[in-house]
Amino acid sequence: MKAYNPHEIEPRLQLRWEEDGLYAVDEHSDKPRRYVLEMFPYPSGDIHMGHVSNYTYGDVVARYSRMRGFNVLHPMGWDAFGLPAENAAIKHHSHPAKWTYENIDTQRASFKRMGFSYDWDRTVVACDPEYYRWGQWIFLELWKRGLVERRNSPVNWCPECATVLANEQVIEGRCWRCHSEVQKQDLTQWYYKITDYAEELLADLDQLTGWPENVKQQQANWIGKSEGANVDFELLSAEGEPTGESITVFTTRADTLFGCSFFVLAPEYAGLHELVAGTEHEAEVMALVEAASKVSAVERAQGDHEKHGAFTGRYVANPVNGEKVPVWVADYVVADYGTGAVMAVPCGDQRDFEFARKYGLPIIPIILGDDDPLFPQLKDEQGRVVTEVDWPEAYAAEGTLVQSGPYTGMVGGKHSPGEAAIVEALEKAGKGKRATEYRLRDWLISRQRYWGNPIPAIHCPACGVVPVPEEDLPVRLPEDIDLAAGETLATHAGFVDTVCPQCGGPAKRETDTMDTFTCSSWYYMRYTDPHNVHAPFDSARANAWMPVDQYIGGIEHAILHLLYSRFFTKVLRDAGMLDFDEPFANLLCQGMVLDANGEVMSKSKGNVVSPEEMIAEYGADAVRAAMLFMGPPDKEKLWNEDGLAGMYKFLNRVWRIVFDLVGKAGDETLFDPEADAAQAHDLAMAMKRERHRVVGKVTEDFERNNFNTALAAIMELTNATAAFLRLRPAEHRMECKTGGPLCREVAEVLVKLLAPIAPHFAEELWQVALEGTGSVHEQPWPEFDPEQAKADEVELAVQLNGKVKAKVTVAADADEDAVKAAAQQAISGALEGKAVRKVIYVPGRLVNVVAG
RNA sequence: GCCCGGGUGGCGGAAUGGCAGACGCGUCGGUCUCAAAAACCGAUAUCGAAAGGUGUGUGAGUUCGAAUCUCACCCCGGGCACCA
Repeated sequence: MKAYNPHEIEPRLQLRWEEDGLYAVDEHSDKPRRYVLEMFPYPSGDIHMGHVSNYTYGDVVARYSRMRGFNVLHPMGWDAFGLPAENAAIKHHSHPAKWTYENIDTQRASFKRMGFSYDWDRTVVACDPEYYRWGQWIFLELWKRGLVERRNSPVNWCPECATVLANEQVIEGRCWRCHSEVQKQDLTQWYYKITDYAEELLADLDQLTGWPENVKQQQANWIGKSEGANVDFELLSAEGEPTGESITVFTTRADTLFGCSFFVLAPEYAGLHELVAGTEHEAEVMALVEAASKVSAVERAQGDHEKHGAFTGRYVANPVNGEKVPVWVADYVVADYGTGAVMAVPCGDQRDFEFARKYGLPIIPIILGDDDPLFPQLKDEQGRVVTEVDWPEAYAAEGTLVQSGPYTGMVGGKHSPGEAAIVEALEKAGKGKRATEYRLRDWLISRQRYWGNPIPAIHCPACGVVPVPEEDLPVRLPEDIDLAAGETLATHAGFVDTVCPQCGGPAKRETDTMDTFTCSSWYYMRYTDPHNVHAPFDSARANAWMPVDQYIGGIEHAILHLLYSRFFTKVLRDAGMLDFDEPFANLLCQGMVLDANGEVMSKSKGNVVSPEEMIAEYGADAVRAAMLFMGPPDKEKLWNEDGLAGMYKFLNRVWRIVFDLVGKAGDETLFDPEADAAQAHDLAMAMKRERHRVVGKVTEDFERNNFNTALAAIMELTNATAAFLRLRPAEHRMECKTGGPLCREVAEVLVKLLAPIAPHFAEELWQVALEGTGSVHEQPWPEFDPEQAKADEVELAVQLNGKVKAKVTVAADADEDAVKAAAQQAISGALEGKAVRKVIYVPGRLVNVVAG
């Protein structure tokens, strides 16, 4: 028997598999298809343990699926545009492409060294013009469909990255990439109108039964649907006379309109200056506007929310009772949600309450909880309105409406009868309308950076902004650019100067590039048809492969990438290119790989574990298996090398056992010359049962991505096999020597079960120990018979009043009465003097005798 | 504040109404060896000499039976957050 040597086996088999094209997809196969995909990596350098974990999960699913008879698409590519490449280029006076492609080469080599079964012929690289060309094509398609907009509005600007960011890329007021404080600026930028799909993006989460609940929850939160009403408040003149103009607010609590004691505009509210221009209030209001604009996003996100406001001197009329309501401006109103104006009801909203207290505005109680001490006083209309209450905070829950005219006594709250009644009345009076608002904002896709996909648009002094004609795609990034010298697309004359495709006059190219997330929003579609030169992909091919059957990636993309991809899928479906609604049928979000102390691995902490070093010591198969065994894939994993060493020992053990089972272990085999034949027979039978039980268990576990327990079950089969081999007497030893059927069968099962996990190890055993034909990775998955997993006899626990008191062994097919009698016999001592009231029998498990 | 996870030996974890701690790591003891390593065997929740207790964050409840279901509370992690 040769020794297990991963360092010799692994590179040799990797080369062989590649030469044989073992993982190339056959488009013409009539097998059922399965699309297994891991999120493509950013080529930031060499791979880290997080990559090892993510891509190992995917490889196990892909290899298992092939053995189950599927035609598997399992591709790999790179999300290759982005800022780190540009920064590296500036630092080293080179070009981002150089850094990017070098890193891609490094990562590709590492992936190959891990033995991942990709079809390398389908590789997609986002910065390749043959790919980004179609990203531009999709941009034009969205433009045609009215989903591209260029508009001026306050945007998030990262000074460090020198570019604007999408809403989703601002985390607690900071840039998602460099963590700098984000600034608000008014800029004209390009948007994808993802809000047009807000309702469907929310509603279709229900279809995603194969997604983790927390990811769906996060997306639902982010979309943030609120149902309420738009209510018009008529603006009064400075003298208090009706003007005929009105200001609309969005509210989910129209039921509280009688408690509206003031009205608030956001500092950025469009018509604000007009209202105060030339009045005594102008200075104070504009000072507040100025101060609000200086508050950074970080302060907004983390501050103590001290509210500031100023009175505008103007009033509006409350549409339900005509009351004159003062109009304030305050920094707690969000400008780009709803209408940028709110009606303030301090008794029912904590923010309004705090503001009212600070500025001495009235708090009118109009909704009370049933146990509120004010209740007896306010229960019936008293003819007077109480405005002085001594509450510690607002009452935001459901309650009974009081002091609310005809609605007094009704139940108020979100989606309450009171709310419905008031909205209905407002609609009849033409003063309000049902409305739905979403927290989701449009996707700002333009970036002021070089290393991205150029936006295919041209600015013509005569024709305005015009799309680049489809036949002129791609708009290529110029290669002769000196980023280190401060050159940008905007200063690159050869890029900027062009002619207008409409009038032929001189024009300028758009110099912004697209957010890198536009590249990752459709790459999985390109994999189905990666070499297409006429379209981003062929619809028939995409529809045949998609949706992705199993998608695997990090939880950090719960909102960004996954939401954008769902949006793209729906748009391209509406464009007639796809016939499904959702891109990813099943999603596995892997947990982070941390160090042994539960700390995030980072260069600054010096606790980074290098996959290369681990492979160099134990081989890729042991690294893969150790990662899988560490715990459930969606939980955090604490990497420790002892587990890896243990896995290496386990592989060595299986190696010897498999050779031994087929009689090739040589004379060093252990066996007991004095073993008892009957005992050896029992162990052989136990091994046979385990062979069936474990195949069943591993199959079930792989179907549910429970890789850790699958491996534990394989270890159990290994243990049963080792027990048999150790105690076998001479004749069983001969059975192995002559390739006896049971030993041979168990050896094959072990090798096949391990094939998805430790592919090189299994392949070498398949070919050398088992002398199998072809590759183990093309073998069918082992069958199992649940009947053969059953033992003749079972041991049952016997409980007295729920406590285990004894064990009995009975025939598996013994009848219930006999089992119950045997059980009572077994605990007769403890039963003494007690009356048996009830006996519960759970076949195969226990008997519980209830007595007292 | 709102929403979502989670709390089990020395450690990673298993068990989703039926014998808690599978499987592995670690530790201890043994075989082999001049010795060590490797390999192999055995032990390993806890109190107790044993019999027998106790034990899945805390407290209550449902049930013949609860880590698992229900309610309340404590703690840890994640997401969103002045979104009306």
